[in-house]
Amino acid sequence: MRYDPQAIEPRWQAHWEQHKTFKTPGPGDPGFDPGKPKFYVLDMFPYPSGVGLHVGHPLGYIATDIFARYKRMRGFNVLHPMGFDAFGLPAEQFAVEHGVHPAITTQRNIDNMIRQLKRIGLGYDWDRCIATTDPRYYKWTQWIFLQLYNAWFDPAQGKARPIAELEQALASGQYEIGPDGELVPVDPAGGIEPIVGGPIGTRKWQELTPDQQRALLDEYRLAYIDEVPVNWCPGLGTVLANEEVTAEGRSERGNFPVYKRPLRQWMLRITAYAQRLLEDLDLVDWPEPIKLMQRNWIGPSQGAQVQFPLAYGTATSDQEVITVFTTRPDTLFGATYMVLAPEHPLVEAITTPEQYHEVNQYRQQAQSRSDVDRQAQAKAKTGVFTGAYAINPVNNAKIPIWIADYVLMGYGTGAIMAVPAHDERDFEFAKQFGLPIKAVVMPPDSWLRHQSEQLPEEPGGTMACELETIERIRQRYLEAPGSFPEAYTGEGQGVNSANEEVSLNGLPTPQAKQEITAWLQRKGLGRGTVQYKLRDWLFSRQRYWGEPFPLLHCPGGQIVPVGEDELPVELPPMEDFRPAASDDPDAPPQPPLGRAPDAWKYVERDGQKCTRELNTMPQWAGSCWYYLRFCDPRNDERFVGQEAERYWMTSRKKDGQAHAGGVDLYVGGVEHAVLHLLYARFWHKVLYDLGHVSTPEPFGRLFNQGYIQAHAYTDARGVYVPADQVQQRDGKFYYQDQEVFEQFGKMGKSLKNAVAPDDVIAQYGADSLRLYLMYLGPLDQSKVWNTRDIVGVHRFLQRPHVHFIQAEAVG
RNA sequence: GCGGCCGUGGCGGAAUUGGCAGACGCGCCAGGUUGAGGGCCUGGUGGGGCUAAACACCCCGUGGAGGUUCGACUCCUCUCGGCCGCACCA
Repeated sequence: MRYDPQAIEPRWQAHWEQHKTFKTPGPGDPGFDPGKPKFYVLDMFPYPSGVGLHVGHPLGYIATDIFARYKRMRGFNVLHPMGFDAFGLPAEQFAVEHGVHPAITTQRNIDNMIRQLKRIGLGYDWDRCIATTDPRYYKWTQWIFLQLYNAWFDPAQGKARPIAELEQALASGQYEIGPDGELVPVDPAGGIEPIVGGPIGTRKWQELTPDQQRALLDEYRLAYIDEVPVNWCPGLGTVLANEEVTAEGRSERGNFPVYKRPLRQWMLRITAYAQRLLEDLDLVDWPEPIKLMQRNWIGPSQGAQVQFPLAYGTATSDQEVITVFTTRPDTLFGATYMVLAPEHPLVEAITTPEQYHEVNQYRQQAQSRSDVDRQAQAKAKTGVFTGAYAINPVNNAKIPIWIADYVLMGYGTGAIMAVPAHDERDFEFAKQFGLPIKAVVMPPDSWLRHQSEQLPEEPGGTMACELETIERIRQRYLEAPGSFPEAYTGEGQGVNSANEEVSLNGLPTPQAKQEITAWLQRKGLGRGTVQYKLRDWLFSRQRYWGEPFPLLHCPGGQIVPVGEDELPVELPPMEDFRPAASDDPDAPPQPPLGRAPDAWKYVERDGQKCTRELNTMPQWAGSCWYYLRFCDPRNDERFVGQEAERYWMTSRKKDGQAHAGGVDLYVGGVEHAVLHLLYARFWHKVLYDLGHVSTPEPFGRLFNQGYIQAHAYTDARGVYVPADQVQQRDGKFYYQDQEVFEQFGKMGKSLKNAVAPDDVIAQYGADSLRLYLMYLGPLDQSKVWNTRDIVGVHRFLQRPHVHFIQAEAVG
């Protein structure tokens, strides 16, 4: 009998639908069998786009579907859900373009994609379907935000704790407060390490005014407001994430200019978790390249913080030191000048009147330049002398302080000690501005020889070079390292590095680092630290189509969280939800919610008229915890029921040991290797610390499906031509003697609609699509899916305009 | 620039303690089969040499060059090419 997909597939799909064939019982549900082991297979849920699914979606979804079915047949109770990540700018933009409210277009898109997914015949439990835009869902996104807001990170315990516990500890005198708001434990035996240099003038909690107390607590919350440089796009009326800004410094959408500008924004203190996010990668079964990408993103560097006192005469009223971070404390004796980032807060205070004008001009120029510009001009070092001097603490040398934009405010302390002999950037800068270069590490002979060969010949003649002994080269290096073509940045033996108390001379670099760090620590001048590249997470957007913050701004600048019983804070219905666009880079951001009805915007609290927070959360928010909601998607009492969470999110490995992560298999594209996966891990760890979830990690095993790459050709009009009739000559491509152009890209970019799953299904049936995608390549070496037994799929490759050449698994 | 992944037939891809390279499949070729529309069955299929043809036999072959080894797709060094991530991170 012939297989007629048009007749057979809809019939069965209707049967599955009616009988809820794929319904998965959880704890407490009828039909739940507690004796069955559980298995949680999760897809990265899609964004409900107006064009529907592209072939990249079924590629991954079919793979997990097969795996879920396999596990089911092996006797597991398999959770295999699907939902929609539906907030975000594209939906808003789509809505603006079509003049329809995003809630309507989003729902329409979701319905369409559900139709397509059902048509493929995927075995999802549709009763568990969720959308991040559903108030019943984002009620709990807001609730989790409040958990973050009401928590602080206790470095002594290395975990988040309720902010009330900090308040209690302060009130009971466990901590006093340092000049910069740092917590100084009263009992030095336990708790937080005091700041470098020891406490100066600490205050007690009771000595603070209520406003100061509140401000202090706010500084420790995991969600806090800060003034940070952001990508401000007045043309779109919103701040943008770095990913939404093109290499040319314009917005990806609309191509408007983007400016770096400090704005008061909500931030999440992900940096507090840097170490744990790094260490716990060892607990999960993920592809090594992905772990590596996360490690690089977090970017730990071993080094030391060192304090440089300002030289006599330039000291300011309250600041006497500049703190720097360095990975090479062993080169401290070679620090011949310092550089501050142009935005560094100390610049204002230390700049001498003579230099003021020049410094100011440079700062303004640096501010107007975008990051991209700064990078584009990276080759040429620029900078200005402040007129001020600092003292190198190891040898009391008076060294000049400069500002330059090659020092970034966002990394370390925003200030560096410059060791031109042993750092490429400092070397270049010193040469450009004629600053002294002092060698304090002796490079190996091979390096010296190689470098001296590249030197211009001395007037003495060529023979001198050949006869030059290694001793002579060494001598020359000590006298004038600046005459060598490059800085020596490797390891070597310390030279020229001694004072009355400590000597690094003759020590190899690793020992020298230890020695000098210990000395600095003894003298209270510094200490060893680990510096991370990871920055705190910019969490607010000036958009309409996102989760509103559950916060009120009350008179006197006080921020009051909305009560849990008042959640969700629903988005107000609005006619005009467009962002406020402007041509003026200095125009203040005007979140669309600013135009919301007064009845929504203003809230009475304790007899005061308070204003709701008008920003919304970024698109990442909803996807940070959706895997938890799938365990118990209709619960209106908790973000996830405790029993359901424990059942689905606690995994056992084969050896019976508890697994670090609850989702047993998570499949999706590499494009989420860093941000989504890092953000979700961060939220999960906070929830873990606060006792709301049972595992330290959300995703035990991760698999990246890789990209489908499509190879197609178009003629000059952009019309596709048959790929198999294209000929290549002299690096160009021809079809019927007309030159054609190669279109090569990932699905999801230019070719994402070249093959719509709908078309394939309409023509050949869902069954074919599954075979077809499997034909493209196995996702894994697993025996569950392989290409061996698939027959007859080649027909699909004969589709006239596109020819897929590969789909490969990453890792 | 730094870091990572990867180069095997016309194609997708097999081949791990280093042991018959190209499993399995697609495509192609030959033959068979009343077989209606996503056909089915059998055989062949890396390149070259020898041969009228076949059997058999020989040589070469995993991007390139070298090395280790009785033996290398596999290990080492260098090199070329592709893909990905980061990028003035002190």
